[in-house]
Amino acid sequence: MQLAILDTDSGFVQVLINRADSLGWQCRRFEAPPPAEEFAAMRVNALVVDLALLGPGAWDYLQDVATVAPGLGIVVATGRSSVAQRVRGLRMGADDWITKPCHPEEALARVEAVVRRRKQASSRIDQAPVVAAELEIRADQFQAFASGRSCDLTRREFEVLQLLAGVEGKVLQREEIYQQVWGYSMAHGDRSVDVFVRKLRQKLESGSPRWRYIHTHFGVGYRFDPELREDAAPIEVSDAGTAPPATVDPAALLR
Amino acid sequence: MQLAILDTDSGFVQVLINRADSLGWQCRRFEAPPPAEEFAAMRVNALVVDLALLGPGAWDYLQDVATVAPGLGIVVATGRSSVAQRVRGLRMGADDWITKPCHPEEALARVEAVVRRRKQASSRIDQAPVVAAELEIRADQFQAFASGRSCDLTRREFEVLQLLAGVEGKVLQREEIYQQVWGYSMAHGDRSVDVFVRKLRQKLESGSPRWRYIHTHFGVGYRFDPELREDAAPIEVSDAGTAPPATVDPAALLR
DNA sequence: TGGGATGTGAAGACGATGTAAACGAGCCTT
DNA sequence: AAGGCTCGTTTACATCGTCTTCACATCCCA
Repeated sequence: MQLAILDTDSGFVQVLINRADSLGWQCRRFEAPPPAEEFAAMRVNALVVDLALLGPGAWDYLQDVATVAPGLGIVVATGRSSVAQRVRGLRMGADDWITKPCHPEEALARVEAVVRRRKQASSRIDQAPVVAAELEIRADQFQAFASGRSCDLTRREFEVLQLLAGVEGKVLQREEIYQQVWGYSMAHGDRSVDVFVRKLRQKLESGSPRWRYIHTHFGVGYRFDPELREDAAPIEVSDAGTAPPATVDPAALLR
Repeated sequence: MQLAILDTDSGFVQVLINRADSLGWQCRRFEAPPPAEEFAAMRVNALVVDLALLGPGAWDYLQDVATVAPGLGIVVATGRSSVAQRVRGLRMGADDWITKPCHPEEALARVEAVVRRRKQASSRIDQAPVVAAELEIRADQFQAFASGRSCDLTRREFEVLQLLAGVEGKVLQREEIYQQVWGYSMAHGDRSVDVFVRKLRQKLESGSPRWRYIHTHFGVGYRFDPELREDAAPIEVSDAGTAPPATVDPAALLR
């Protein structure tokens, strides 16, 4: 469990960190707001933030963080606050709102509830099937094997493959893939996902030429689904009384 | 948004329901705890519950519900409560804990936050495929299947179909369709919707010839409603290549 | 029967994707 | 510390599919 705390109230923060430490959580403390993207890059699970210290730009900042790091649990902790403020904060992307002073145990319990809620849903994604066609995906090795031979995937390549294979048959949008693997929102025009899919296809094909694993859904994203290639394998086939005009039927369902 | 409320505090409940109604949420009210499984069966998104009225078995009940309906957002609302109680409740599966009296707006904002976070990750997981006659519309694949075979719909085509099928039986005006799918207002004279309906009909018919799915309402718009074709072309005419535009007659029985 | 609405087909513009290569940051070896 | 490596990112260009638009045919309603 990784926790970020953005607050200048040293008393509150200290108590919180002590308690979190004893639970085995890792804490990172900020006294001034870092760029919103930083939370995403840090891979923390949750953020406890006192909006008061952010001043006038607090709402924008809150929204920024919630947008850039959609996987981040956000717990706002403030002194006095109005109902309208709390409603606004919760609508804007905060997952919980607590009022100081409060018992650190409760604060952490609420952080835990927020993170649990999120993990619960995403845990179903991570469970990858181990084998698909000639492919074997081994999470313990961060590697995929084609017919027993390693595909030499890099870490990112493996993560993309694991994600896609973990929801076999479902189309994942680039943005989803990026958020899951990279941990934060994709910048406009970023082609990283495409490039990694290409590398993946290349490596998978060289190890398992008879199968196609990753399919493109134009305008949407990619889908993992092992499919036997039917393409011209029999090259030297002499026509000699063969029935080559097999290419007629597909026209029926085409166009 | 479907909300269940388990509480006997009629004042609180009434205000909550009024506010929720005005947001367009559907509410279901309980004064006594139903079997935990019922919440799962009801397909509600969230449950607001006052533990006080559950008496001694409250904790067990809470845990039951959290276990049986893992997709349910649980917001506990009580009068006075101790830190230890709140911590226990949150650890046990509650997603949030609010103290009465509280502003209904805040209560609903918290419910919203809970459900939002939950949906975010699981949105694309539990989308039940929609089936209509020989058609199966799978949101997770951005694709429709006729008798198991993909119709090769493009993204826009799929979105139009999904929209129409989602309000099955209801006539949608072109302007409505355009705004929903394209996201902005249709320019005067734009025929895009018509063209897409045509492509859809074409692809659907080639995969499921015996059914008509999209009906035209002259001067109004389009309606999705699977209907068995009666013409059935009792023709012994061998199709001999592609059937010529024999699709003339069905127009007669249009509605 | 006429005029507007809708069906149908084709073609070009546009955006999305495939592909390859260059770049730079981090790491290991020397 | 310099050099060579791997990997991730970015850029550029080629290619391809899709969407829009237009023209014309056909149909419906007044």
